[in-house]
Amino acid sequence: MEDNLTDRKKKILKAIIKTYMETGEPVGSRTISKYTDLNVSSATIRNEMSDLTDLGYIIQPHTSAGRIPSDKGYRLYVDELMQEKEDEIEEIRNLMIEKTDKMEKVLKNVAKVLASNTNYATMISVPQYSGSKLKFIQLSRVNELQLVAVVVCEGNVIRNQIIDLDEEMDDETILKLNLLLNTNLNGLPIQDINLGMIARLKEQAGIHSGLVARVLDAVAATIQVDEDDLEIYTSGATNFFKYPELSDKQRATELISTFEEKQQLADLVKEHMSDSENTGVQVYIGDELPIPTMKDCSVVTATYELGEGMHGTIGIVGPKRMDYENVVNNLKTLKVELDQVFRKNKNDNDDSQ
Amino acid sequence: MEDNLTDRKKKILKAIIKTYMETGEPVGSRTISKYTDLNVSSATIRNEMSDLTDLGYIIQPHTSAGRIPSDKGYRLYVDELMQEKEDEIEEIRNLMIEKTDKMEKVLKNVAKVLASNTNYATMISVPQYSGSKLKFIQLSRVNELQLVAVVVCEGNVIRNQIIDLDEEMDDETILKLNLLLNTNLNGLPIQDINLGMIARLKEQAGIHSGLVARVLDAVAATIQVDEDDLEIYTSGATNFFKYPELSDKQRATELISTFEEKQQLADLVKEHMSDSENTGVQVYIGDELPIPTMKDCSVVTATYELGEGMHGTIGIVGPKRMDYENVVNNLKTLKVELDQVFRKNKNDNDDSQ
DNA sequence: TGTTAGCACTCCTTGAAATCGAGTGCTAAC
DNA sequence: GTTAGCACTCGATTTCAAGGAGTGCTAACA
Repeated sequence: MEDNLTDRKKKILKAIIKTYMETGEPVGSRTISKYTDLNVSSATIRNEMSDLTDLGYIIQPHTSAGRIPSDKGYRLYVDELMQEKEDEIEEIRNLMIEKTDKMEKVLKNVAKVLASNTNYATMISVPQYSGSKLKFIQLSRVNELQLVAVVVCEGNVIRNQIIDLDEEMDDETILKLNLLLNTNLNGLPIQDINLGMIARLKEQAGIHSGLVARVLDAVAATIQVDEDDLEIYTSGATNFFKYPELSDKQRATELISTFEEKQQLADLVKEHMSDSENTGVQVYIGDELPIPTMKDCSVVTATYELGEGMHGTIGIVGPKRMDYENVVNNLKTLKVELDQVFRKNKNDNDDSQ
Repeated sequence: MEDNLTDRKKKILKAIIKTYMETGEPVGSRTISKYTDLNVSSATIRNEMSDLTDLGYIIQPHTSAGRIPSDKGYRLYVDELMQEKEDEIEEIRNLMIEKTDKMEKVLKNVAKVLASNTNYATMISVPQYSGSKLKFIQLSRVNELQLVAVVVCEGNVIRNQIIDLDEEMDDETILKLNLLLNTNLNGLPIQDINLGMIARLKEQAGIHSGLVARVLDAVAATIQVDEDDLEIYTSGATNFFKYPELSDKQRATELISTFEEKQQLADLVKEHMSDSENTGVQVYIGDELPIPTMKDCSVVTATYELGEGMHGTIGIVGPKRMDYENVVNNLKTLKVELDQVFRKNKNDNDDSQ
């Protein structure tokens, strides 16, 4: 991309984008001429705007309308023109401080507060425990024909499952199995616990019966629980209605459906997580997004880290004319807050999910 | 309510409602005159419609429009005029048969299929275990300073929690506590396990240390996990857009927000569950609903039973002119299907939630 | 050479007026 | 009790003119 814009052109582009963010309507030369401190006439602005149009930074919806920023224009804005703004996100901080015991509730609340703060739709993914290691595993007898398998991973994520038996299993066998499982599996990253390893365990167990084999399979299933479909909480989907360019029936339906289904959001988050080694804040504008429904939107995402390899993603979805400065700053602050909260609560109660 | 309508009036009312269900627009006398097999002229219909208007069964939006059903009209339709229709809900049956391992997924799928079948918004509550009894409880050591408490209830619901310790707890104490907990609590309905009972346990334990007391409190918290906020899955919220009378920006925003927030839906479900001892299908029309946002909607709910005191609620939310016959029949069939599926899978894996 | 005023032109928006048409209520006849 | 006929109502749709914001171009100016 050539970036040989004069300072004045940049100033004008920035003014156009900021004005368009507020009004949502094409902005004309006269408005800019008054808005900026450039002290040039509207005619001069017109000439400059004509250039900017040719360069592809702004677009003219129709002959006699003002200009609106193009994706390229937004991109330049986000990459260069936007200035860091320190604003306080007191509300989120307060929300965090009030002791919320369940991660699920914290996440839902974060999404909610963020949505009402920004007036955009928000999403937050439940942190994944990539590379998390197995910490403790235990089989216990519930009654004659039922066992319960409990698996605790790093980050205190608990998974469990009831295992139904065809025939009774004696205490000694259960004890042996527990010993076997713990000595062999503890400390291993959960994704390393695969079928081959289970097969070896079965051999080691001596497979007195199909029963033991079946229990081991069930334990493996408990450990391997749906590693790849990650849960996402959303909020503020109806905020799309606040932006005329997104609120016609067609678009709104598609967008809100996307938010309701969540599958596509999950895909986006996955892509985001694998894409960027940098865990910073990322901005996707219009067609840069893999979701066609969102071609008229921008998405700002941030990865939050919880230590021990756990990390999740927060995202904000709004119109292209979203207030990037505010959103980016919100997310940056939030990243830090979330980090602290979870570190503090790290050893508190988690629920498996 | 007087119910001295002539047969012809009933037929006409029914015809008006059915036509209005399809079109969503006020229906005039001529339409009815052609639609029905009464072989009377539109003028006659007009006279009858005039009567029905006086009686409050139908409403005239403005002087020169056709008529639309009133809440009272719908109520009569649902209570008397609607005929049972046996239609196949093959899709749901298929969905059920394909082995879905997780209750969560089954429920989400049910909501989804139902929404796409009916073209209305749907909700389904995760079954509650009212009166469910404690089946098994166990404390295990994860490491020096962490225990995990596992509680299994009837219906194979598992709850668990990590308990952090200030100081190490020896194996013997853990063993004692397990014995104490199981002998005293097994078989008890979970809502009977209250603070008083825990206090008595503490006494029995002899309280060597504050440590034991704290662990017991944590166990109690694990058992008592948020009994009162029930989880709800929704689908098809964007279906509201399909009905012009609900799809103006104001109303759609409110309705979809209600579906996104879910709190009000949960309240409605709770009310429904406590209200009706009859576990059948129930219809709420317009102002009969406790949610003001939904005054232009109707809601059809059904309770599904899973045995052992577990039950949940399915609901369909649509315009007042919803196709009650189809919806009611869908729900009735679904009730049976759900029942069977869960009974079959009853001993399969459940997740705590 | 860059800036500015002026002007014709485009095209969307707004609002008023005209038209349309579905539906009604009433009356008179069957 | 039913029906045909007719005047009337009133929202919806269409049409048309006026208004206005904004542009591009040209010519003059510093």
